Amino acid sequence: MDKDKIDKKDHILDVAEKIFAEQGYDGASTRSISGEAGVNMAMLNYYFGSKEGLFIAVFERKISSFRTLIQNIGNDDSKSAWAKLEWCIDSYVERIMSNSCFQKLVNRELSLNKRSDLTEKLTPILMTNVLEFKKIIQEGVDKGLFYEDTDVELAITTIFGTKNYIINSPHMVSLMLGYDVTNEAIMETQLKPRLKIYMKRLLKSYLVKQQ
Amino acid sequence: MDKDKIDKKDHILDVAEKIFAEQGYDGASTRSISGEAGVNMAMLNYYFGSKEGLFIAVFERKISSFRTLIQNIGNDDSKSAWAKLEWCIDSYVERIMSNSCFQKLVNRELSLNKRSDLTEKLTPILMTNVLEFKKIIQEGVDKGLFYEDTDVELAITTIFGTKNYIINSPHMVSLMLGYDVTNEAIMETQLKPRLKIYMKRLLKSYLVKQQ
DNA sequence: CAAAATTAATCAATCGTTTGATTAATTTGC
DNA sequence: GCAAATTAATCAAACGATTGATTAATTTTG
Repeated sequence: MDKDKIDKKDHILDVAEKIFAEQGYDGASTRSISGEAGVNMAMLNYYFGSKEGLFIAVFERKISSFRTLIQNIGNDDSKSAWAKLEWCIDSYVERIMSNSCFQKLVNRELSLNKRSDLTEKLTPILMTNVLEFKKIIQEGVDKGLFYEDTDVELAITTIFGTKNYIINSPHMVSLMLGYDVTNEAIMETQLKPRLKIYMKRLLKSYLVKQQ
Repeated sequence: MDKDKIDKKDHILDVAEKIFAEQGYDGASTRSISGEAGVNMAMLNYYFGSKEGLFIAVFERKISSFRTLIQNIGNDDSKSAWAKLEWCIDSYVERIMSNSCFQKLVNRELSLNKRSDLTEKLTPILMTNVLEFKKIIQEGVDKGLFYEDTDVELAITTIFGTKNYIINSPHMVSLMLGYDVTNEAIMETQLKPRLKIYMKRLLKSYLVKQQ
């Protein structure tokens, strides 16, 4: 069946994504990937052409699954800029924290600047989220809801930076918070709600004029 | 002379630090390091025992140079908690942004959890900075200067997260800010002052009660 | 049976490391 | 003080292991 083939490729991609995220591109060998996936090594090249092809494929799959998720709430005029921002923060925390394995992979790949072709492919994707936030914050500033001296761009680096720090340095963060943030249940019941509350209060006090 | 030997080892460490930061541990070959350093390959093993030994040595050197820089301003009672925090932000931005190459290396190494021995060695070092900030913020809360519902720990993840995001994703940040943040001059004249102002205003509005 | 999928075996290239030899510098013995 | 002995530094070459990739043979599938 065709289904089986797709399932198999998908299974390989699952394993590859995990191992790439854990060990990095160079650290992950095609043998370990094929071994963990339970397939012959040659199948990776048969399906994906090369190791780099497999790597790209991991990204393409996730990217296409992200594209459908990108919402455009910015043009909705029934909500205030702050209400939009609250919504974006909630959905962003919810969404990203559930893909931390892949996020880690993306961040590491961007910090190395090898594979500039991949960087160029990833940048516009990640930029859509950036621009989504930027549009909303800028709207708040323009309409006088947010402080005029707001540093819009750096405010965005704080949103992404705080999130990335938790994802990329879970060991440090776990020590700081006193519980294991890599634990799925804790992530869901403790970290996510706490992070949502925090991010909203942080940005509200920085941005919103009257409180 | 002994001086020459130390200089030579130091030169190798300089090159190794740069290449490790650029290409990652696995991506950096001993051949490329020795080649760029202009020394015979065998010298790396002669001096540092192994590739991993060289890697560790890069860290140890920087760590020991950091240790002397760690200030203890927390116990100074002549300044308010907010004044202390301002000072810490300024010096932290100043110091860290000038070592972005090494910082990148640290962050990537922590996101992979290989070499857990190195992680365990790095953690307490990085934690001293964390605890420095925590002590000050906690003091502000306890003395009623800062809001009672402050999330002290996540506030710290924001400080470090914002900084790391700029360091780890300079390509994205450059696109956002409209100038190349990896450029030394721009970093010094534009980014550093801007980041200091921003971080202080962000945390002031989140933390400090009367304004 | 033909096409696609899968396998084991093998490829050249590169990896980190080690070797034995050579040179330079330092210490020792008289 | 100066040859002899010892140590340290450096080198080219080669090591075995592992890498990603490919081949040719085999099995599965429709």
